[in-house]
Amino acid sequence: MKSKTSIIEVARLAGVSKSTVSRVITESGGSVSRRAQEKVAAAIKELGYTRNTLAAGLRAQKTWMVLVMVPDIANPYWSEIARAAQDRLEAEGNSVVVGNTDWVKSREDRYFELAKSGRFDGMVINSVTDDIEAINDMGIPVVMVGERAESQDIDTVGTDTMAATRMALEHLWARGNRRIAIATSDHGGERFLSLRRRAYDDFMKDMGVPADSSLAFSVKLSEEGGRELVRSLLALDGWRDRIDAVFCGNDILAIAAINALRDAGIVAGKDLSLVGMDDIPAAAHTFPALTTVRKPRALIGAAAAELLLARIRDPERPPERRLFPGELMVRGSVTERHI
Amino acid sequence: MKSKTSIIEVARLAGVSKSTVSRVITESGGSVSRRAQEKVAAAIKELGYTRNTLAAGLRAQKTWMVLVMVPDIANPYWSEIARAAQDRLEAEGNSVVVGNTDWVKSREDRYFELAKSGRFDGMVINSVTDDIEAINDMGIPVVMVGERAESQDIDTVGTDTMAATRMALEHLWARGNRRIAIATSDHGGERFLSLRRRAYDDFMKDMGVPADSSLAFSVKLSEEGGRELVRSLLALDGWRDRIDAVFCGNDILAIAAINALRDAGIVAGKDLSLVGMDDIPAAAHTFPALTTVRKPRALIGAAAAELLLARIRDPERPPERRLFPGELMVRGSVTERHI
DNA sequence: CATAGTATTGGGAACGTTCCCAAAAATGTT
DNA sequence: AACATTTTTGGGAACGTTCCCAATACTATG
Repeated sequence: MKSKTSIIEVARLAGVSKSTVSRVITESGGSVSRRAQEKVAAAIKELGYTRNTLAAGLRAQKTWMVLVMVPDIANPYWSEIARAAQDRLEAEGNSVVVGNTDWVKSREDRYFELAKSGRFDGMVINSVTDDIEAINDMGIPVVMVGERAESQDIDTVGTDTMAATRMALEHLWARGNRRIAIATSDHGGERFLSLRRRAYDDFMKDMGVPADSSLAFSVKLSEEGGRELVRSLLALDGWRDRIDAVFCGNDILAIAAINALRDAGIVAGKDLSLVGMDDIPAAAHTFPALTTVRKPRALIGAAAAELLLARIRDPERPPERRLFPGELMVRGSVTERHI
Repeated sequence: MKSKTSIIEVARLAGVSKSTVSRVITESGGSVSRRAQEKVAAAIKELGYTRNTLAAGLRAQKTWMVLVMVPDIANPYWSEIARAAQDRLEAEGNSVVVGNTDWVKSREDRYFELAKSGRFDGMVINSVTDDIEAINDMGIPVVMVGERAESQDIDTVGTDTMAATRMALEHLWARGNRRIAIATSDHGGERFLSLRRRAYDDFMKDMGVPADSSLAFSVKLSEEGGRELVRSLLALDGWRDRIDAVFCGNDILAIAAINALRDAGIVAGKDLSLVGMDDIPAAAHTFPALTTVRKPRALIGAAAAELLLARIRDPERPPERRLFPGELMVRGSVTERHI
C-alpha cells in the first residue's frame, strides 16, 4: 500500500512519544493530559494520519472486522439479515464485510481459511457444509443463521424451521391441496436431511399420506434451482395428476418457479399451488403474489450480531439458540380447491 | 483470536529456521531443498499451522484481499458483477469480500477508512460520492464501476451510459411515446448531473421537446425508490396527460415501479410505458416483462478485476476506461402507441 | 587435495502498532 | 521546603510474519 505516515511521525510532530499518541487514538490504557491530547490531534490532522489496523491487530490480537458469509448475495433475505447484523456490529465499533459462497463448498472453504488466518474477529454464516464440528474447530466465534439438524453445538439464530414449514403445509392442506411436493436443498445423506424435509415427512405422515420420494425435489435454493424444479416437475409423466402443490424452500426458488411455469403456459395459483419461505419484498409483487412464511429478518440479523458479540466477549459460554416464529402471508399463489 | 501455533514452532518441529519455513510457505525468495520442504510440510500438518496474514501483511505490505463495494447488495446486477470480479481476482490469489453501502455516504466513508487503514490491496466500487479526487487521495488502487461525469481521473469500467440511455429513449420514442419522464439518482448539484440525465436532456432537445424539470424524478435506484417514484408521479395533477413513459435508472427501480403501479390499478405496458437498465434476471419474469438495456455484467466484472490487478501492479499507470455497449431487450413494458 | 562457484540456510531487522513497567512530573500534605 | 502520593509519560518488548545479507554446505574443476 501507499507509503504513509506512521505513529512515530505523529509523535515527533506533536512532541510526545508513540505511546502517548496511541493512548490518544485508542482512548484507553491510562490517562493523557488535555495539552497532550490537543497536540496529538493537531499532528494527526496535519499529517493526515490513518492508523494501520494490520499492525494494531497483530499486537492487540483483535481485527475489529466481522465477516457475514451468505450463500446467495442477491437474495434480499440474506442481504436484509446482513444489513441488520451490520447495524448492530457497527454500533460496537466493528466493520462488516460480506462473503458470498453461491452455495459452493470450495468458496466457503476459502473464506474459512481467511478467517483462520486472523482476518476477522468472528463470522455470521449460513454455511454450505453441515459439518458443525469442523466449523467449531476453526477456533473462531461463529453464529449460524438458520437451523441445522445438528446445530446444538453452535450459536444458532433463525426461524423455527419445523414450525414454519408445517404452517405452510397446513395452509396448503386447508385450501384443499392433497398431492403436495417439496423442493428444497438437501446437503448430504439421510443423516443431514433438512429440517424442512423432516417437517414435510412428519406432516404427510400425520395426514395419512404414504411417503413418496418422487415428490421430493432436491434443488439449489436459487433462480437456477427454480427453473430446474419446473423442468423436473414437467418431466414427470402425468404430473398434473400427481402434484397439485409445491412447498418451496425459499422465495427465490418459488418466484423463479412461478415465472418458469408461466413461460411453460402453466398458471401458478390456478393450475398449481406454490408456497415459499422468507417473504422477500418481491414476493408481494409477483403475479400472482406469493403465499409465503415471513421470517423476521431484522430480528434475526440483530440477534445474530448479539450472539456473535457475546461469543467474542466470552468464547467459553455455552452455545445459544434464538428461534423466532414465522408468520404466514396469504396471497394469490395457493389455489382454493373444492374437494 | 484463538492462540495457535506460530512459524517458530513449525520451524522447531521441522528442525529448520523460520526463514526456511517462510520460504516453503510462500514458494518465493530463494531455493529450498527437497528434504527441508518435506520436513516443513510434515510439521505444518502435524501442528495444524495457519499463516497469520495480519503479520504477513504488515511485513510484506500486502493483504491479498480486495473489497468490492456495492450500493445495493440485493440487486443482482451488482452481485453478478461482484461474482465475475471475484472469479478473476481469486484466480490471482486474492480473497474478495463485499461491502454494502445502501447508498449511504457515511457507510461508504467507513469502508474507505477501513481501506485506508491497510485492510485491502484494492477496491472495486460503485461509489455514493462523486468526489473522484477524494477517492484518489486515499492512495489505494480503485476501479470505478459505472461512468461518472468526472471520471477521467480514475480507472472506469461499465457500459457506455449515454449511448445506452439514448438507446432506451429512442425505443420509447419509436413506439410513439412522446411525454417521457426520467427517474434516476442524482447525487449532487448540476455539476454532477448523471450521465443518464444528460443523455435524456440531449435526446429531448434533439426531438424538439421543451425542457421540463418536473418530468425529472430524483430517487434512489432501489425498491423504495420505485415506490417513491410512483407516489410522486401519481401526485402530479393530470399526470396521465403529462407523462406516457418513464425511463428508469435501473431495473430494481423499474420493477418496483411496475409493481407499485399495479397496486394503484395502473397497468404498466398499457397505461404507462417503462424501460429499465441492466436486465437483471427478474426483468424477464415480471408481468409485464420489462424492456430494458442489458449490460454485459460478466465482462464488466472481469474487466474491473483486470484493471484493478493492473493498477495494483503499476500504481502510476494512466487511468483507463473500458466501456461496453448495451443491448436493448424488447419486452412487454413499452406500449405501442399510435399517434 | 585445494580452490572456486553455486546452492542452501539461519538470524537479525523491519513492518507499525499496543501494552506494560519504570521513570519523570505534578500535586498534596506536613 | 521536604516528603509522599498521584498522574502522566516514554521506551522497550511483543505480536508473527517477510526480507536481506552473511555464513555454511555442497558441488565442480584443476
